[in-house]
Amino acid sequence: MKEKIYVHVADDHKILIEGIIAVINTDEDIETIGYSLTGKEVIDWVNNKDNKADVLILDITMPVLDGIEVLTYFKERNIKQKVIILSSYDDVKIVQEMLSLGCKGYITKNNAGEHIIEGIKAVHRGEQYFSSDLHKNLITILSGHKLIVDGEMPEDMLLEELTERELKVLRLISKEYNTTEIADTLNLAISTVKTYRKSLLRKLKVKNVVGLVMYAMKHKII
Amino acid sequence: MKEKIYVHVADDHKILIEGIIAVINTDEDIETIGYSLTGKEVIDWVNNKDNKADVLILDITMPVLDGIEVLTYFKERNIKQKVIILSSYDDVKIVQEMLSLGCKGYITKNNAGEHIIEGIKAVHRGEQYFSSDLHKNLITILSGHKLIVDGEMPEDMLLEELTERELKVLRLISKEYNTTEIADTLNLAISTVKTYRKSLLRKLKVKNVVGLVMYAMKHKII
DNA sequence: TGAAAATACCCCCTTTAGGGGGATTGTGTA
DNA sequence: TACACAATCCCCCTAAAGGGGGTATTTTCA
Repeated sequence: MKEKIYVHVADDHKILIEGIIAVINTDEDIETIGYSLTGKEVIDWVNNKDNKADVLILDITMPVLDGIEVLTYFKERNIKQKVIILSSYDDVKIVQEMLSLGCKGYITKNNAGEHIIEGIKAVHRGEQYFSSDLHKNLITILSGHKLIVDGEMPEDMLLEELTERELKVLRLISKEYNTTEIADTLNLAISTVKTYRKSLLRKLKVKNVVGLVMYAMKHKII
Repeated sequence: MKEKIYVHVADDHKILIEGIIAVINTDEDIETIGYSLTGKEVIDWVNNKDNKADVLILDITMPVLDGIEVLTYFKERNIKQKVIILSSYDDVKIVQEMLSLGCKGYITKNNAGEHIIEGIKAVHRGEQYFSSDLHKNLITILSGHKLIVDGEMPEDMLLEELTERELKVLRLISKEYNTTEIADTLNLAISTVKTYRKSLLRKLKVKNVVGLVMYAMKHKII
């Protein structure tokens, strides 16, 4: 007798959760057990000993705590449940960030329901799973297997990684904070924050704070 | 014998469409007939004489043609089908714009499936329908019925309209142009562009250019 | 263990943004 | 016709952003 795979779904749009559950439950090997509407609910759920879910379907954009913060929490505590990111974005930077935070699968919302079922089964078997619409080369490169198959990456897609501090500064910039306010918030000297602002402009290859905010919005850093 | 209400769903995320259809089909008075993944598909569908849908569920953010453009098309051609916007945004400005373009209902994605069914039935009866999470006063005011029921609007929700010139400047700001470059592009004096920048900050009640860009992104001005 | 990267701070300097006024034209409309 | 308002330009001034260097400590990781 085959054991069922138990799945928990987290997304801030309830209608989407209902859809995912409807799709997932068409497969007899998989069963959904509960859902979360915010990142905080996910954390509460994972800290509940009775939770017996094997796989978590996680949206990136959620109120209270977003998917990135949830994944970070998982990574810090070595939580065993496999996570599949279900996202609107097929952006390299985001996929990369999610992978580095330990997610096992990445499916775009454009992909039909069948892929979710495939994905759940794959990560449950211990494999990695990615939507077919995420470019194949990209995946092999990002996964750390250096098997470039048939071409180089477009140069402008590979921006330098931002450090923790730079990300924090970028998030505060996006909240309309000026340098002084950021320094106060992070308990840093104004000169230090200025340094981070300059490295952000350099790394993201943008002209000014407008470019920074656009980057932050596009990449869901805020 | 009661006639069924036929519904067409448009959203760029197929998984969400599947969810909506699953939810809608639980009601025996409503039946879904087809879906669209882009605004262009919606236009094609509406131009097909065989289409017998009564209600269109329309997402705002879609590739090729977005919900705003679809609604504009509908308005220009006096198309009879009732439109319900299904959106992530509960932003006043957006709701207002959609209403002015003739949509009959507005439901946020945070709202559970039951509301969609309610909404479909309401607009089919010729009523307007709005998610309960959209503030009631807001709705009566925005709909043009000047019946303020129990209080004034929160002041900061009603932002001043931007003029043509201000919008042009805002769009260029969002392209990382500085004041001098904007002046050159629009053939204006630097002082003039400065004036527009100041009025943008004042009208949108934001602190700096970051707030302007955030506004522009949220309101799909860029 | 040793080099690289991240973190944190400093200097000097120029350009840009933003706050607070004011003025002139033209157009539409109550 | 009087008034509102959009569009255009001007002044003065301060605050903030950004460009280009530099240094010292700690952390990370091959």
